[in-house]
This record gives sequence, C-alpha cells and structure tokens, in this order.
Amino acid sequence: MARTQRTDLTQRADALLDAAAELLLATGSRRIRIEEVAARAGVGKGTVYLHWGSRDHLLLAVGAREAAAMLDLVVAAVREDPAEAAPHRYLRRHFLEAMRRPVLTTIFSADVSELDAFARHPARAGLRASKPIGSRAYLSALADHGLLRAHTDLADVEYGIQAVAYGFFTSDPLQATDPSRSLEHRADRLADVIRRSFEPSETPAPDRYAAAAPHVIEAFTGVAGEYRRVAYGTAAD
Amino acid sequence: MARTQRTDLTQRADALLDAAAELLLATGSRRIRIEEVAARAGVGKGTVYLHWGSRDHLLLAVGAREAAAMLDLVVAAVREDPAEAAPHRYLRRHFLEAMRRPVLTTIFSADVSELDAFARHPARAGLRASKPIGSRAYLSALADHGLLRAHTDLADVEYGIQAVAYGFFTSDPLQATDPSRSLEHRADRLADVIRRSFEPSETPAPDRYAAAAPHVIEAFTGVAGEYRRVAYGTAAD
DNA sequence: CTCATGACCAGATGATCATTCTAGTCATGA
DNA sequence: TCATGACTAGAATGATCATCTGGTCATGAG
Repeated sequence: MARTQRTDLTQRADALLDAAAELLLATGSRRIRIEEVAARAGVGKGTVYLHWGSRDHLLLAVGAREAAAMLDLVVAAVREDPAEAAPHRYLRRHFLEAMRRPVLTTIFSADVSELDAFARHPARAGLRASKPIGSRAYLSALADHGLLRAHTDLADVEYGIQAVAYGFFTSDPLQATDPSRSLEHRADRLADVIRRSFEPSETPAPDRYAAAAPHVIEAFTGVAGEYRRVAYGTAAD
Repeated sequence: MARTQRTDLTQRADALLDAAAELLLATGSRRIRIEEVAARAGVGKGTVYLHWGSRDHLLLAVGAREAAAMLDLVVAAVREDPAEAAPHRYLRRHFLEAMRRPVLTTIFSADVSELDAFARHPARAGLRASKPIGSRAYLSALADHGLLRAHTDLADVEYGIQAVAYGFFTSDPLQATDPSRSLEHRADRLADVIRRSFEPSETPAPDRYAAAAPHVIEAFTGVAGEYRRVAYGTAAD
C-alpha cells in the first residue's frame, strides 16, 4: 500500500510538473501562477505545497526532472556502448539533448532574452551549477582508468570542461546562428574541443571504457538521483 | 595647424573618455550623466556631442578605447616575439589583460551582477561582438602559414575559439573563484584548451611565426584602428 | 567664419500612493 | 490522514505627478 501511495504521489507530482512545464513554455516562468498549475493538474492549490515548499522549488523541480531524464539517457547510452562514457561523447549527447528540450533551452536563454530574474536563481543555480556537468566522481572514474590526459589535475579538468561547456551552451544563441551550421555540427565542434583538450591523444582501447563504465554509470546515476530528489522531494524547500 | 587641431581634439576626447571611465567605475554606467562627464573634463555639455553622436556612443567609446589599447599590447608583443601570434598565446594575454582592466571587467560582468541594461547593448554589442577576438584576417594569416590544425574549416575555428573564449571569460566570475586558482592559472587553462584544440600537434618552427607575424600584426592593427575609430570618431553615431 | 557653450525642451526616469494580484497558510471537512 | 480553497500579508502593477537628463540649437567668443 505504501508502494501504491508512492506511485500516486509521483504521478500527481508529474502531472503538476507537466502543467508547470506547459505554462513555462507558453507564458514564461514569470507568469506561472501556482493556482493555474494546480488547476491544470486537477488538484487544489494547497496540494502543490504538499510536494514543494515554494514556488521557486517547483520551478527548480521542472528543470531538475528534465535534467534527470537527460542523465538517464546518458546512462542508457553508456550501458549500450561503454565508449559513450568519454567526455566528448557524453557532452556531445548532453549538448544535443539539452538544445532539443524546449524547457531547458527556455531556462538557459532566460537571462539572455527574457528578463525573468526569477527563472534564473532557482532553476539555473541548481541546474547548471558546475558540479553536474563535470561531476567529480565521473572524472575520477575516467582518470582511474587512464581515460583523461595524464598528469593533469582533476580540478583543472573540471574547471576547463566547465568553462568550455558553458561557452558552447551559452554563446550558441549569441553567435550568428548560421543555419548551415546545424545543431549536430556545433555539437561536433564542442566534442572536438573536449576530446583534444582533456582526453588522451591516442584513442584508448575499448576495454578501458568497459572497465570504467560501471563507475561512470554509478556516478551519473547518483547525480540523476539527486536531481530526482529535487524534482519530487516532498515539501521542505 | 590641422595637425595641432587634431591633437587637441584627441586630447579633449581622451579627457572626456577618462572622465566617463572614472564615472563608470564609480557609479556604474547607468548613472553616468553627460553633463558630469563634460564638467569633469572641464568643457561644456554640447562639446561632448561634437565628439560622439549619443550617450550610447560615448559609452561604447570607453570600451573601444580600452580594447584598442589591449590590441596595441598584443601587437607590440608579436613584434617582439612572433611566436606570440599563436592563438593560445594571444588569448592568454587577452584574457589576462581584460581581467586586469576594471573598465572591461565591469562591462563584462554587467549583465551578470548589475542590471545595467544600457551598458549591455552599446558596449557589449561592439566589444565582444564575435569578430574581434577571432578576427577572420588573423585566422587566415595563421592558416596560410600552417599555424592552425590542418584540414579544419576556418569558420569552424572561428566558432570554436569564440565559444571557448566566451566560456572562459564569462564563466570565470561564476565558477567558485577558488583563490588558489590564480588569474594566471586560469589563463593557462584557457591557453591549453586553445592550443590543443586549434593548433598543430607539433609545435611549429619559429620561422613560421616570423613569416606570419607581419600579416597578424596587420590584422590586429586593422582591428585596433576600427576600435579607435569608434572611440574617437567625430560625432555621427 | 569656426567652434564651444549652456539655456531650453521633450521625453525618460523616479517617487508616491492606490489598487490588484498571488504565494503561502491553515481551519475545515471528506 | 490528507486535500482543499477561503483568507491574509505583502509583492507586483498602475496611475499621477514631480524631477531629471539626453540632445538641440541660437548665441556669442575668438
């Protein structure tokens, strides 16, 4: 029964998150009213506060659920092909996935175009807040199996990947988006920079990736779990 | 006599730009009043409009003069050591110089911290507007002398350098600025990424740089000239 | 005649108060 | 025990008026 309860709660949370995401895309985060979110999900306003402690928390949850879903895809991809754990492959996928998800692009471009100051703090702070993308556990796993350049400080790699990824993600809407430069093409450029900058010059043997894969999967699963905790975490902002 | 005139005008322009820069640092671009700028430079308000067509143009000029000065340094450095023309050396210098100039860091971080929407459009639009940093002429000169990776599309290099530089420049204030990570250290990380991503894997012979240097100098001098034209351009916004 | 000036004006900006809206609470009832 | 929506405090919005400031240009100095 507790199980059924849990499922019910998750379903209701998802319905609310769906409604919030819908409104986010339709009107921008600024205009999302809790009452309307609740109405769209067919519940009372107070019910929203049984799930998330505040409006900001709900908005953050929308982004967090999306992020968790993305990480699930990454994990699945690594399961299928361990070589997908390489930073350039992972970030390529990450870039493409993020750019294709309206909710995430909306959040990302929020401070560039919109002036939704609100959308910034909650969603961004948690979403792209350094750690996830470069996740230390992930990098450690790679380093342990010789999948990063030798003699490089992990903190430096983390800083560098962070800066590069941030640059490609955010400069993208700014640069004259030559339509001939497809999303895939831009993702390839990002992957190229990451690979050349942080990975070994000779392509590592496949078995190295196979050996590292479990740890990478564990790292990403952990991060995904954190996201999901934020997304569904019952109240207590 | 025309020469003396010109000098006088330039001196007066500099005095006005100095005053504007001072006020920019002291109060933020928002609060700069033309009348006060003029007063500080010891001239009448109308005189400002003999130099720049509008308030925005004046603000832009402040940034442009700074940018021109930076490029002068780059040119001087390349003159002294042609190897300084390499993208990773150039951008390293660019990064350090920009980060050390209060006027530029103020402009750069304007949209992150301050909400000076005004400072954005004029200054940023012209300042970091893609072209300068990656300057096509510069890249062509390098490519002609085999100083970029072979078989890479120039447009791709431009896009990539742009994105990477943007990432390091703007993510810098965001990332937890670990004080142990000195400015130089961060500049080195940027240089490393640029070198590995866009330059030949084996360090080119010095004479290659010597051969390319004149063209590089010409390219940068040209860009510096454009900046200066914006900075001192008599009226006609 | 050339160039600098500051009084002047229109529109932007800010301050003040009244009004509406909405996040978050909680007493009530299913 | 859990969901609800009427309720409240405080924030957002709007309306009004006063002040400020960018930009112009007639005037006068050199």
